[in-house]
Amino acid sequence: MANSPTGTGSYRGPAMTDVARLAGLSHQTVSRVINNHANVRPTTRVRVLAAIEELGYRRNSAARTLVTGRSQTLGVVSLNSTLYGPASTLYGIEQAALDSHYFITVATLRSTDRAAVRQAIGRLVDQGVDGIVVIAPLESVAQALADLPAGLPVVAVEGDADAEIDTVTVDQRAGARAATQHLLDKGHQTVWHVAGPQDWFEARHRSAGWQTTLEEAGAEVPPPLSGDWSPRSGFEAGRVLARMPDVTAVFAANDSMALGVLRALHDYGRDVPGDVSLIGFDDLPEVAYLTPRLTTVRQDFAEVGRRGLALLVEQIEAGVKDARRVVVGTTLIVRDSTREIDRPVSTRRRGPASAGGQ
Amino acid sequence: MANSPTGTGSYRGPAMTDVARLAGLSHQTVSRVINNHANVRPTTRVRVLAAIEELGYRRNSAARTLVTGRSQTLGVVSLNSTLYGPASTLYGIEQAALDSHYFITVATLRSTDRAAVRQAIGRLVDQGVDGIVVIAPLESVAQALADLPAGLPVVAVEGDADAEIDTVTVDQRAGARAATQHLLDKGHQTVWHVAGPQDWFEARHRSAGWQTTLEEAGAEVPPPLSGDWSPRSGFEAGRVLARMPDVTAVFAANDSMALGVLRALHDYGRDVPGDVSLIGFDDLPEVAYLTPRLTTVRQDFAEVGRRGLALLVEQIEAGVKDARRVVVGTTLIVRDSTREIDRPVSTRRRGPASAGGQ
DNA sequence: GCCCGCGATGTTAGCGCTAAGAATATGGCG
DNA sequence: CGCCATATTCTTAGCGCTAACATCGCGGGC
Repeated sequence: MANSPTGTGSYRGPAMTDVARLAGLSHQTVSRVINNHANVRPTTRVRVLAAIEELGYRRNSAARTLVTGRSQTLGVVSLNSTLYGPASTLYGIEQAALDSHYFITVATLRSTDRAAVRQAIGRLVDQGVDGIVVIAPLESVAQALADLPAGLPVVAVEGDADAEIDTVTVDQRAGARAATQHLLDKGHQTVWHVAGPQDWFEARHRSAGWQTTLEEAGAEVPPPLSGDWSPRSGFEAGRVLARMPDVTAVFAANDSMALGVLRALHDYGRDVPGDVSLIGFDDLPEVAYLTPRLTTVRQDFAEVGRRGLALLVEQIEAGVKDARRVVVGTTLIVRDSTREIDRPVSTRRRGPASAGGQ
Repeated sequence: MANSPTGTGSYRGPAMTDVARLAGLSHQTVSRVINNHANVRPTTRVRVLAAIEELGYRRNSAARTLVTGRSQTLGVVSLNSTLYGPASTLYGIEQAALDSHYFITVATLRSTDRAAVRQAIGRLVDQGVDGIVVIAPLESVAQALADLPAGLPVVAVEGDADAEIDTVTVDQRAGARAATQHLLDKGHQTVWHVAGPQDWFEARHRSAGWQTTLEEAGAEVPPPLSGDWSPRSGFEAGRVLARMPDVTAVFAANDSMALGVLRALHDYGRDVPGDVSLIGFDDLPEVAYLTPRLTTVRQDFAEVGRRGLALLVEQIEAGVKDARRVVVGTTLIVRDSTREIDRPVSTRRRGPASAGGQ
């Protein structure tokens, strides 16, 4: 046995030739067995397998990559894997990668500027990935996808559906419409909006969905308040809203901000849903247990990740490359934070100055 | 089937010899420049750099790995990167890896049994990682670390501090003690506990910290209720607690469960903190905006990840390997969900609590 | 001035693997 | 029994890089 652990990591295990020697064959035959090639006599296969087993042989992937030009590794560029969305998406990607026999290398962005994105992609390319999934929910990240190394399979996820590459997005607009319409259906004159940071596509699309729904219903479009996804920013926005007596319905662009809004409304003595109906977005596991249980729009991040990876693998293995788009839907989850407006007609009539009839 | 050498993937960029030819030098000199070796004339260096630039040359990492035996890639075995803890830890690991010029390959576990862990590690080893960080908060995952490929640098994180390998843990016991003591200091006779799943180290240690604190204070140790980290399980436990009038203080093993407990208490008309004081663990970004703002114990997951990676890199680069342990502390964050007990238990009456307010 | 010493560069040998084609067995048939 | 087709195995070339050693040129010590 040449198996002497040196201890300092620079130990190299048995190579294919070692297996071949033990089995009394050439290394090429060993390779054939490992790669399931045809034309290997059953008895030979068994001999090779036994030798592999005995030596504890494992194929050296660097050598394989060097000659095949394929690393079986995919890169993922992610903004900040702590947020619920990106983390869940990453999870979906990983699961799908496992099924497709690919490894996942993650490159987390330090900042969101174009240079940082290019650098991250560069790192991934240097490492030899076969393709990249970019979680690109930000304008700036998506823009950096304009100039990519030619011939590099790339899929953008949670990004802009207008890009020139394969894309998987969630139908934010439809989700926002459903949320807004839900509130309108409950008899609210209009719906106020706590928007997410507008350099995020999700935020923009949710805002747009909210606005068009209002417009189509002939409802007044109040000025949106701006947040940064954090509960704190929702709280700030909520403090403003709480002081405006004519606010009866609020659509927060995500659950975390909704939580902050809820808190602020409570602080000002405005009951949810008694005085104000509130709806969020995301369906964080926690919000079903808030008081009141939060009505929200669920989006399946993991599915986005899975679909994104599927697209990428297709690109790599079948050579498809034609800016396909996959859109994943949302589900309105109605809970206790939204309610029919049940106050006297006077409120309806008088509402905000110059409220248009519906 | 899909061997279209047209464009995708199979394109190979310029190699070192191409650069050398353009610069009128040998490939070895190019290698010297790239690896910052000494004894290269400045003018030569410039020439090489220019040639690299012109050709857009990028070093082939597979070839480099093949010859050096180092992939500059580290593996991370993670349970489920959707949970706040693991996700944050992963983030810390990634950030630290970036600083140390390593790549991170993630292997997410499908199930938590020993076989799955070994398989994940095997995959990582096959891929040629230089070392592995295992996020091992579960008994079963930690056990699988007993039989590792010899000579493979490994660090366990969020696991058992008794293992024979380098370990980074959070001082769960101290955190739980602080939480329990905080409640005791507020005058509560004893503290009830909603425990996490006991196959998690964190859960066990928190339970142990809670219990010993109670014992040392001479307080009664009520039977702990069991949860599974989810808000739902906290809710179930809360429903039990809510019906017991003598419960005045509850320590939930994490914030999500605390949220469920809070909800259940509310449903039964028990005010927090008026009737019951409640404390959680983790300090999720959201809980500072609950009503009431949740008192909790903060743990710095990202720091755990960073420290874990640092240990691993040391193992790899300096050959250290002696079961070191790093323990990261916790911080008690006192907010509004805990309060002095201000009424004798015996004379207290149940009822909808509208006395609290602010 | 000759050779030594040393800085700067070139040459050679693999790392472990796969792909191609060569070489050798095996078997059926005239 | 010889011959060819086919099945099976072996040999030969690299993939692109780094490490080790070889080579070259130049200035200084004597």
